[in-house]
Amino acid sequence: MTESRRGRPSTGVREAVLKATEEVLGEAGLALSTKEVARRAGVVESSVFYHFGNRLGLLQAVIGLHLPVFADATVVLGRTRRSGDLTADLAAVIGGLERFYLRIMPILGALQSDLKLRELLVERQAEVGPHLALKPVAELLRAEQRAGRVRESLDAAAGALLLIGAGHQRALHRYLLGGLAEGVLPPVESVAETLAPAFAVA
Amino acid sequence: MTESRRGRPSTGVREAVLKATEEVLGEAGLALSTKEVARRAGVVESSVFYHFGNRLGLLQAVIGLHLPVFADATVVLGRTRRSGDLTADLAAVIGGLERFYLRIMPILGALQSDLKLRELLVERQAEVGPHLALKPVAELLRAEQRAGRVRESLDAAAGALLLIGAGHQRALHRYLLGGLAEGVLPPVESVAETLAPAFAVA
DNA sequence: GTCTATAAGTTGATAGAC
DNA sequence: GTCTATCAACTTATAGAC
Repeated sequence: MTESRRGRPSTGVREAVLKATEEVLGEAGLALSTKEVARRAGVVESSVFYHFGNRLGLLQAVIGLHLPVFADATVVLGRTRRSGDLTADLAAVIGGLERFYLRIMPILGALQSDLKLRELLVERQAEVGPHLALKPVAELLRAEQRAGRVRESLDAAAGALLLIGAGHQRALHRYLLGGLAEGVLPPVESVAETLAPAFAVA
Repeated sequence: MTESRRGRPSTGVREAVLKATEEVLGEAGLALSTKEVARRAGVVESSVFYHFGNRLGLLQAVIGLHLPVFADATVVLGRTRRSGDLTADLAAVIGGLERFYLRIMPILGALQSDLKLRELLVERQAEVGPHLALKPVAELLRAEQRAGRVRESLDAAAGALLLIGAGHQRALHRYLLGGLAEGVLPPVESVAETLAPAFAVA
């Protein structure tokens, strides 16, 4: 719909390949092969090389697709309307972060598992990277502080780390353990309730 | 030193292979190959197969070497003497967890990046797995509660998740960004100070 | 832009000598 | 237990036709 009419019309191969890559990345991790990706995308392997140059280029492309989103936790968080009840609001934020991290878990895993990919991340760390999520969450907290719903003396960055840590931790264990995680993990509500006194106005 | 004199004397190949595997795992992640491992261990490739059967067996062996340690966060935490100052103690615990997670990051990354490895984890989840770290930390909190240094009403499991989440989060970003992380991450002390009101006795 | 064909190398794994 | 030798399958990547 938003496609330009100029240039060669896209045949959707690029998109299909990217989608397939994400799929495979979620299953095989970095054991991902261009052949398998091509097979899933219903495309011939050389098309992958045509579009992305080489295997690392393909990996970069999928990661690049997601990394900006890392910085956009506000998309998730901003939409959630504050109820005024601190515990409920904290639970909503943690829950939002949890869903966000669950979605990008394969990409995060790949980043963790490959030296070359990590080097790439360090190179471009100003623009992209999971650490950028810290900023919008801290910003959200500062807004709440201005509204008088969170204590003035709170270190917004540290508060953000705690919220992100909790959300990510829950996401990680759910990703690793699947359905079994529910039996081991404390529920979001408990975590929010536990954290609330640290955020509450004196 | 602790070797038994019975049976064939170990020639250290097994140990060398395991060590090399960890090394490679930290760099290449799951792109780890038996050939490369053998080369680093200074051993012939077929020895790897002799000892571990196949590639997955090798991966299992290194992971199995570390997973029990996941449950043993107390080794780190128990050694740290409580100062009586809640913020300082929380900082020590988070710092300990951070160092622990930094050490096992490659293994955690591998776990995250491979479907087969995750299935294995689910299978053996009662004995091994990162979620087991939750228990000793919660236990530590309960001990502090009994000693009257942490509020009675605190949900120990939720508190543990927050501490672990904070430590893991800091470790993850340091692992991904290297030295650059210091500029982005709030220091442990700030995090501990922020979290303290949630743990303090009324 | 997508295809076929193929090069050149690496992979996990086994058999059998010592 | 460790070695040499070897295998088929698979890997990334390229050239060139359409």
